[in-house]
Amino acid sequence: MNDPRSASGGRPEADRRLPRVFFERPVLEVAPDLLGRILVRNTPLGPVELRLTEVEAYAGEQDPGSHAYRGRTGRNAVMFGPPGHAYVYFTYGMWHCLNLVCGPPGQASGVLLRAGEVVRGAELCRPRRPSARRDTELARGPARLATALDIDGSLNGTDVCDGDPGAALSIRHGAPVDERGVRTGPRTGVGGDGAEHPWRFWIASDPTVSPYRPHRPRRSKDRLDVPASGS
DNA sequence: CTTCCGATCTTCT
DNA sequence: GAAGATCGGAAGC
Repeated sequence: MNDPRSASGGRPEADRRLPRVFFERPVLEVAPDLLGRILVRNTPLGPVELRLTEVEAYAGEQDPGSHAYRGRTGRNAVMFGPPGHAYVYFTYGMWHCLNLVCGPPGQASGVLLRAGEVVRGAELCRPRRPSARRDTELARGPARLATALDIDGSLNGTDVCDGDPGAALSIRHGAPVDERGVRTGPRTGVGGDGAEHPWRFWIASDPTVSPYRPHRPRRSKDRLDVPASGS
């Protein structure tokens, strides 16, 4: 009765996909529960599998750090849709980042997937991440993760609970991390009123977790210090 | 190791 | 016009 395969049609528990109900819970439950799960990305060249080691929770319209804070826009529309879908956004003019929509429908909350360990398909990732000196750096950061897994805006809105075995994105059950192995802290790069919450979750002592970077407002471009004298 | 800063585009003021 | 859920290179310690 304790055979993990008995309830899943002969598949080991770890190979089962996370069902939509997994994502229908409050974001602060879903986020740490994603650690140790396997993100499966079926690229045109083959599958890449990533063991998630670092995530951040974004709690909808009440969260000053969230893209949903100022209500629905063209960019964040997917966050206001059903859970279990990918919200991919383009940032800093260069990069993409991947979130999973979760919580009850309409809450516009989501989990930013910040880092992971490539456990399959690293040979497909390396050419996309030439600056990575070691495989632990392939997906060590949210934009690096998206780059390594060939994730861009064309995947925005993708249903990660789709039953199709060839779906572009899905999440396998994997080996969830015991809460004693989870660390929490402030979210990377989030400033203002959203900075106080310890809504970043990572696996303790994992080399693929990204370095913490505190929020730093950019100096305005044309702010020149006026010389003390005119010549 | 750390700090600084440019690249480049979307969104909001 | 300014800031932003970032990154990589350069320079300093």
